[in-house]
Amino acid sequence: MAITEYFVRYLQRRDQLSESDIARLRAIKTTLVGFQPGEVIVPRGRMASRSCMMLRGMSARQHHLADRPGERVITALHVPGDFVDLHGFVLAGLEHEVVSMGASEVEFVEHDELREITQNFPHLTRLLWMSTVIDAAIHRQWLVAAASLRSSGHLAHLLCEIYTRLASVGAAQNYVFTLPLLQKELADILGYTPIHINRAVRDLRDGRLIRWTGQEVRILDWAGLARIARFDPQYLELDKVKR
Amino acid sequence: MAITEYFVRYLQRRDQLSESDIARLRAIKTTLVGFQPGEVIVPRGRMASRSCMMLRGMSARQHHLADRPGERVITALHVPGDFVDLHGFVLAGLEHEVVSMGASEVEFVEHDELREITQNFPHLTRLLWMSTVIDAAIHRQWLVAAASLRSSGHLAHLLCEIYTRLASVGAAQNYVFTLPLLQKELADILGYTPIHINRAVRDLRDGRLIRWTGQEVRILDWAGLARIARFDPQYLELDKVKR
DNA sequence: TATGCGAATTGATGAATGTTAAAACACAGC
DNA sequence: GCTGTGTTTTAACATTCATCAATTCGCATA
Repeated sequence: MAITEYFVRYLQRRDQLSESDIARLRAIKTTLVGFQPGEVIVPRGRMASRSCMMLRGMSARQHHLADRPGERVITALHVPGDFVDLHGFVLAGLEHEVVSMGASEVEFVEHDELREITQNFPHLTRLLWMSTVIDAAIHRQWLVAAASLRSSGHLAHLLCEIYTRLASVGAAQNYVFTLPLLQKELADILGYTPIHINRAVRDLRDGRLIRWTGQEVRILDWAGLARIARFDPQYLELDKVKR
Repeated sequence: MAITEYFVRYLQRRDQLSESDIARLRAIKTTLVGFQPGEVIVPRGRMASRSCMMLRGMSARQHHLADRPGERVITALHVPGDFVDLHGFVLAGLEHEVVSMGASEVEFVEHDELREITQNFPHLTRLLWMSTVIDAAIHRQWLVAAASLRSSGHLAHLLCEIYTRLASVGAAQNYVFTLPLLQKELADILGYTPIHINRAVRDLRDGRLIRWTGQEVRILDWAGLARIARFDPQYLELDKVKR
């Protein structure tokens, strides 16, 4: 199969792609695989021979705590269009694992093909590189949020970011999106207990900022939510710039 | 000037460099600049035309909070051998700024030269890419620490990491190192108040884990410090692997 | 030696978050 | 319709961390 159009859109939001760049992207051969909730998509440890990008649903990077079996910390969420583990292409092995949040579909790309691209398509290479550096910028923003926001603002920041990322590739609109996460999983992402996540959700509801039924989140007051989250999408690099 | 040997060591710790790779690295032209404590090394916003690497001292990525002037969050620390803002090479502009922690010296490299490398040295390009991806792995580890450790363990984690990174390029040994940071600055890094940092420092001292006089930190009990920090250096990718 | 200033330290109190327990709710299978 | 299971929600209490205030320390310099 060919790569998902989501990833092409991800790049086109950020730079002008030449005809040959697009042709090379579309020529990438991929293998489509579906995953059940909680299934491991990329195992930790060993050096991989392929990387994957999200097609449908979400996935997360999860770290296990050596001395506290059963506990985990989630350090990243991935949505359609994300090239999830390009990291594995340049690292010796991941110190964490990528798991499916809810049911998901993923496309795998062989490293051999990526290596060929790094040898013959310097501009595309810089764009792949860019996508890993944007992931790092997202990590930094999560660090800022963790250090400077209280729980409801912190949760609001996550919701603003997820909606913005989904909308940027056309996977959400009108301030409504599907969030395939339990409160327990939000707790693992934001570093709180599930009980406290529940309090934060209630605060946002009581403030008429969101409506949240089942997996459907509806943002009622974007400006208000962004304000308490101190959300500024600049770090997502959504501007079309020559790179 | 030529690039610092620290950066060559940074790469050689992690991969075998060919003769031509090393020759190309050593041929990179750099401009050495010294900075006073707190001085801005890389401003935020505009697209830069050069990137820098640490030669002496430390620098930090600092984010300002829009609605709280004077406050900042630090999301990364850089030590000798770090290629600090390769990010700026593939991003449209930084959403934060890089400042000097204490006095420091930095070497600037023109982006034109990096671009030439990405066109003719694919292996070196992957290694540069790798260094930005290791920065991302460090961000993730900071997220794990923030989410799962209490203040003294969190501080211990930072000390373990800084020592390991300094020692890996030969800038520290025997569990002693210089930390050019005030407690106020540690507070901005770890997301606590300076008062709370002080209590965390006292806890580590009382536990006979460290001695800390002025800017000199001496780790008295590495195993104990690493245990409460849950520190495992795997994420720093210090193994020599074919990449 | 005396003075001043920024940093480190300590104390007291309040707010945010964690912990434990239990109740309410949703939904699948019987 | 009933039961069982997992998630969400609420409540009561404990711990961690923030805030405000003051004191001590280190060090430069008058």
